[in-house]
Amino acid sequence: MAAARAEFAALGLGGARVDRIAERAGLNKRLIYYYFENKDALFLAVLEDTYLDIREAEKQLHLTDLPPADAIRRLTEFTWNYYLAHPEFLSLLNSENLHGARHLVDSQRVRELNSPLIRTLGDILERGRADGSFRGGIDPMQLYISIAGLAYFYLSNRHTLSAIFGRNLMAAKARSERLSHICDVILGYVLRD
Amino acid sequence: MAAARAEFAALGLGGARVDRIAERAGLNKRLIYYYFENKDALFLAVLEDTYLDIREAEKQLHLTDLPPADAIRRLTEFTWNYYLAHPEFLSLLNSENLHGARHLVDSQRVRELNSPLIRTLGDILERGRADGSFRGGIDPMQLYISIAGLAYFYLSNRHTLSAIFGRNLMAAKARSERLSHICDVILGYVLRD
Amino acid sequence: MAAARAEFAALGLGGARVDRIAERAGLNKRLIYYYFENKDALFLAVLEDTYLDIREAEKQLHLTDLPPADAIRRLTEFTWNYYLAHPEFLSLLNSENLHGARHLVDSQRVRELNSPLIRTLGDILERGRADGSFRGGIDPMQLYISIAGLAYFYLSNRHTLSAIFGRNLMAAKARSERLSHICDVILGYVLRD
Amino acid sequence: MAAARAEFAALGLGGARVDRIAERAGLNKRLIYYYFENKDALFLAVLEDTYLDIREAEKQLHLTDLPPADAIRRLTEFTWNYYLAHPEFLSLLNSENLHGARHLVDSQRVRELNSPLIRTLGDILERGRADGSFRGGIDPMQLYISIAGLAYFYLSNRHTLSAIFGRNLMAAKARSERLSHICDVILGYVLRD
DNA sequence: TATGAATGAGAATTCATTCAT
DNA sequence: TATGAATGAATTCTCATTCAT
Repeated sequence: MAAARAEFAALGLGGARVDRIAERAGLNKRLIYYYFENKDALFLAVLEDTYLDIREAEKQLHLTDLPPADAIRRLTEFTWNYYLAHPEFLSLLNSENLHGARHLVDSQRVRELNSPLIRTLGDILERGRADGSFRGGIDPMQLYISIAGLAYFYLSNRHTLSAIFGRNLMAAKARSERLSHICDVILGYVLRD
Repeated sequence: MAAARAEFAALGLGGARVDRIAERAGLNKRLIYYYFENKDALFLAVLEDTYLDIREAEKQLHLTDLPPADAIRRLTEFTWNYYLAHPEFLSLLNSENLHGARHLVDSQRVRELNSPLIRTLGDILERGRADGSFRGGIDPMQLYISIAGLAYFYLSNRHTLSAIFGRNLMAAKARSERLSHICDVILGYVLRD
Repeated sequence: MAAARAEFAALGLGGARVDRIAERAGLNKRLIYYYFENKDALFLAVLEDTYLDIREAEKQLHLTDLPPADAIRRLTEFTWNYYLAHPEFLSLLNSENLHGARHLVDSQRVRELNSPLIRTLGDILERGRADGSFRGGIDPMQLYISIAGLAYFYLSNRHTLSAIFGRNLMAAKARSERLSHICDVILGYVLRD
Repeated sequence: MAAARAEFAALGLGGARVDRIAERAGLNKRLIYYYFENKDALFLAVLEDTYLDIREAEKQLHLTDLPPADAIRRLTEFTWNYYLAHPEFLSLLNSENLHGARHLVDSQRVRELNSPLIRTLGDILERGRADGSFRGGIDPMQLYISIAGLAYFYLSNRHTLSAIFGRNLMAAKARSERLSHICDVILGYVLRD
């Protein structure tokens, strides 16, 4: 499974080779077909697994125990750091989107995995609004997509951005500047002036 | 060229078929090899073409003629609308990033295309800071990446996000909410309180 | 064994899948190899079984107790009805012939099974000739092959014949016409004018 | 095409190997897929070709120029000799029937090929009935199936029949006996007593 | 500029069969 | 008697690319 994840992340669904996955995993190729119906089924399994991991990690943040602004900052930093540490997550999502999410659409499991997060974020926003620190009327899903997007785009498109701007976006300094920028943007948005 | 762009956007570099591009274009496959060295060269040509289009469109915005806040809003709205109208731009970039931007790295043309934009944005920020409406110390590249990222992630990942959240993110109402959210985030950030 | 018979009949020796036979039989695939050396041995066992069934049924006809013409008619009708009720018999024979009867050649059992039938038929023909109702000089094997062939070809090739002639050869009316035709042909042949 | 016909005839649709067909034909395997969509399409092409051949040969018999009884005998002898000389015709038909004639069902061409034959046979029967030599009420399709069946079964099942009866059915003497038997059966049926 | 034919390397997937228990 | 896991060798089909004209 780890072998498949690495292969799919590095080369996409189409570019991944079942042969190579078997080799990476030290298995006979035939065995993959013994456990998974086909390449697509394996890809879905990898996707589900990947989502499980990040949602599991998010749970460990215990956001409900923190003051609202701290919770938002923590989630923002976590998202950035998780994407940074798990570039395969970004690649896999891109692949799945290229294919119109046709694998995920049939996956009940993934849908269930994601609802608690939005609920938690909604609670935080509500707490912030109640204590007067946050502006009102923020849609938690929009906010989540923004937190994710600010990190995702920078990291997922780091190759083209680096090529275009002629700067190495992955240098330590550049990375910390980006995180700091993202926090400024997000907190500047949620906090009441 | 349009045929190639559509094919690459829909299926990625690996999934695209030279046969199909020829068919879409009403040409003989052999002719493609007459004009382009190989599939990768064709892909690069498509990428350059695509970048040319968006940079050309950005030029038409005449951002330097607008007050700073208006300029930022206009760029933000333009970016959203352009991505919305040209989903193939997003797909192509994702493909190129999956391949570590190995095509663009060798392209002098694309690098040249992009520098003016950042310079323009820097000017706007400076004007805003000078007239006291903007906060200081904003890196134009960071800001550009944020403007792009807030739109890009939502649209590029619309399939997985829709699957995960069980909401149709592309409904007219959802789209206008997103744009309005993005403007709030970006302007909330650049404007001095 | 029934599972194997159905599978081989439906898909031929080459098209049959050991996996599927095991599944149909509710057994573990490995168990098939416990009882049979390999796929070919299983196929031979099925063939022998199948021949046993038809020869057993033929014995129940008690042809020796009937007047010659009645015996011939009875055998003819039986053959038609048996083939009609057991299409897998026809399929299996076709498969075996495609393979040059290489399985049956080694089977002593099957040869023994078939001699009594020809002997019985010979006796009937002799009785018919003796009482003046049958023409003389009929080879019982030739006659048996003709009785079988007139039914076999129609039923075994029903799909292509239906496609070619654009008629449904398996409708109740068509079937009874065929049987009646076959009896006319066979009895027209054996009976002295 | 000849290579494919030989391979399909010898091994059936499932047993045939595209590799081997290419090799037999001295072609690159890829080229087969250039001209035919897939193995099934190739098989259909072979089938159509094969039917074309026999129907073409039948036309050369000029049955309409002969007296009715001679025409029937000639068709009967021709059928036997054609099957004898073209065992691949029998094999291909058996294969197609194993697959429920799923290839032919979609073939307009083959249907058109076969109607003239039945019409010709109907004319002969009518002529015979009119001149008093033939019995009335004979369905030309039934008769054709009988003529074919008497030859087909003997030849197509020669391997199992030889194995079962322990006689070599393909010896010259056995063959001429069979043809003579078939003519007796068919003419005994059509001729008025 | 244009094309139909050709190809080698490799892709996913299948299959009968065996191992270990 | 019973089974889940494992495998090597094929098999159909695909693809970017090139040849010959």
